[in-house]
Amino acid sequence: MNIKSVSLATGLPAKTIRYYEDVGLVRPAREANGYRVFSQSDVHKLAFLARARSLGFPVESCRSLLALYDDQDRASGDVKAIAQKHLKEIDQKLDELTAMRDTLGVLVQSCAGDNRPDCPILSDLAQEVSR
Amino acid sequence: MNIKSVSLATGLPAKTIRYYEDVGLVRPAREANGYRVFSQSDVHKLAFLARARSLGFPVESCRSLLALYDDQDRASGDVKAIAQKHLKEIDQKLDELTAMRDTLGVLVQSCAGDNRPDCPILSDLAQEVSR
DNA sequence: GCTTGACCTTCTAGTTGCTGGAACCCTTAT
DNA sequence: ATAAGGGTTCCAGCAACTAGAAGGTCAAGC
Repeated sequence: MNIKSVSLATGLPAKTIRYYEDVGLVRPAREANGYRVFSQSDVHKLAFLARARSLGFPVESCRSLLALYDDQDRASGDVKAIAQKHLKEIDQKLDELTAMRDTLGVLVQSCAGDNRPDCPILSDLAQEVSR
Repeated sequence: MNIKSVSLATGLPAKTIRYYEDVGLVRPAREANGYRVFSQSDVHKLAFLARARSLGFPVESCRSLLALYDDQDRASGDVKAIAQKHLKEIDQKLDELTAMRDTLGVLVQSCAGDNRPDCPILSDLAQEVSR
């Protein structure tokens, strides 16, 4: 399988697949002409990566997850630890974003959005007290 | 005021303040020895930036917001448009993260997290159907 | 006068995870 | 012969800083 087919099969851009090879997540073989050849196992790994990335796992965590997947003697606790850490980070991000959303939502609501210069959004940013 | 005092006053790291100068968001004067001198107006701008950044506005939006703040003839509609665009992006991010959180939460729940290799998290990532 | 320590300066490079583009090679069909 | 549609490498850039190196400045204390 060449890179284009793998791209279609996994939904990953060819550039991204090359990048994953660069950072050592996959090691496709090469044809005589230098073209990459992907085995079924390579494709499977890339699909794994695509799924893990879509759940927001950092690339380095993906590397660990892939290693655990390959290791028949793994402990599921190690996998769970990685996932929990990631979950915690997502929750933190969600909290931050929710706080931003709330503040911003109120500000946007309170702004007339017309031709006049008066603007509660700017007043907030400039930390002008009361209105 | 030198950079350290401004850092303390605004909560922005000195490095960040220098970076904001680099990209033209502030233009502090210089003393004879080359040290930056920040006026009250500079400090105010930096506080504005700190607040805007804390609400997640991209630096380029901060630049626009600052320009609008300085412009007495602004239309609040222009400010509101920037804020609404940002709000929309936050909402999108929130949706993505919430979806991740939901999936990941279920997976983490269902993983025993013990010494055995069996792991629904990995099964999901490997797209093995039905656990 | 000299040293120490806390400031300040600039510059380069690294972070994350790709993505765009240039320059060039290979293969097949017309 | 050439054009289309693959493939390759390598370099640069994105956002918004941050770390670190190398070095200048200044006030205080001995």
